[in-house]
Amino acid sequence: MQLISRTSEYALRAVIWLVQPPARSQTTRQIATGTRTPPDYIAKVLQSLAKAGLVRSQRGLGGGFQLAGDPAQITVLDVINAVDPLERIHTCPLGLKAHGTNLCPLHCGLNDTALQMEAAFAKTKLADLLNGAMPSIPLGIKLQPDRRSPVPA
Amino acid sequence: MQLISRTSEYALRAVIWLVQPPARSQTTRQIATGTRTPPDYIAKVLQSLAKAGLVRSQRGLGGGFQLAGDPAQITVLDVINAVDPLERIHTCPLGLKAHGTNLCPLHCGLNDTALQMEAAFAKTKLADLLNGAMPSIPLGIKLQPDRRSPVPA
DNA sequence: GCTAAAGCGGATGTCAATGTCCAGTTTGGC
DNA sequence: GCCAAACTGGACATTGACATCCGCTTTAGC
Repeated sequence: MQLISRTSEYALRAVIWLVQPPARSQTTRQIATGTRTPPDYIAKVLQSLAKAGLVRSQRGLGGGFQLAGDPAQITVLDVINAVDPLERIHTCPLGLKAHGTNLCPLHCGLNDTALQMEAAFAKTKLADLLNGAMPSIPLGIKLQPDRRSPVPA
Repeated sequence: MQLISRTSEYALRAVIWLVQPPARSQTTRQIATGTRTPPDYIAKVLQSLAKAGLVRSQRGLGGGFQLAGDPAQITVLDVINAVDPLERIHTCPLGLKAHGTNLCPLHCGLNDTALQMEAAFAKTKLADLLNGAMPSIPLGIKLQPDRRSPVPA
């Protein structure tokens, strides 16, 4: 069981990649290489992020993707919700009349846990994933914007 | 995105069903009907629970399943781990040498969240899902052990 | 010991998430 | 204006979780 879907994971890697300097427009291929994600799939994920307004896309020669907002504002939850929203439990999946609007203890508890998780994701801003509060370097480091410098294997 | 897999959900429903009085041996079919789970699938889930030692199975006429331990001891986490363990992140999925044993900030954070979730699940005992701390009745209520009394639709 | 009720386990089917492919559109540089 | 770089969107392929099927084994009751 995974905490988040692979799609969400890829989306997070992509936006973190875009947050890192130099904040130049990055092509799908650059992002795919830099984040080690399937190129043709990350393309789809980037579409979702663009539709959600988290990234801006630019077509044509010299185009690519850029973060659309402030890294200090955008949260991990924003990113996840853009590509694969985590579902809450609104009605008991058992469809019990007896439970009415309320949830049974089990699903009440599960829902609580989901809310906790959501809160944790909402608290973490993209910017938090950059600076030294954390032990290691975010992903790889993009060096020159044009120099092929994916990530040391 | 679901918090827990359907398999885990089914497993939880099953053990909760078994916790509820009367604590008589319940057949796969009784459990399936009572918890509204696919009969042939819950059978597999029950196998897993049995292998993990959470339930005892009895073959032959009059057989079925019973909870193997103390409802005040068994946790939601125990049940989940028996059928679909939630995975922790031990090494950065990017395979970055730069990160070594450490995780990058992203996966460090995700791992933290996973641990929180695990803690929440570990805190909840099966018995907690029964008594009145919660608003509504656990699942349905099993009335007579033999009387067909699944759950009011 | 025969029979029917019940769990056991392997083989197979289904479906949504993931991943790939390709033709179309936009756009900067010459 | 032409070309090549790049995103866009639809169609298709793959995979693993979920679900079903069926024959085998165990066991209580007669």
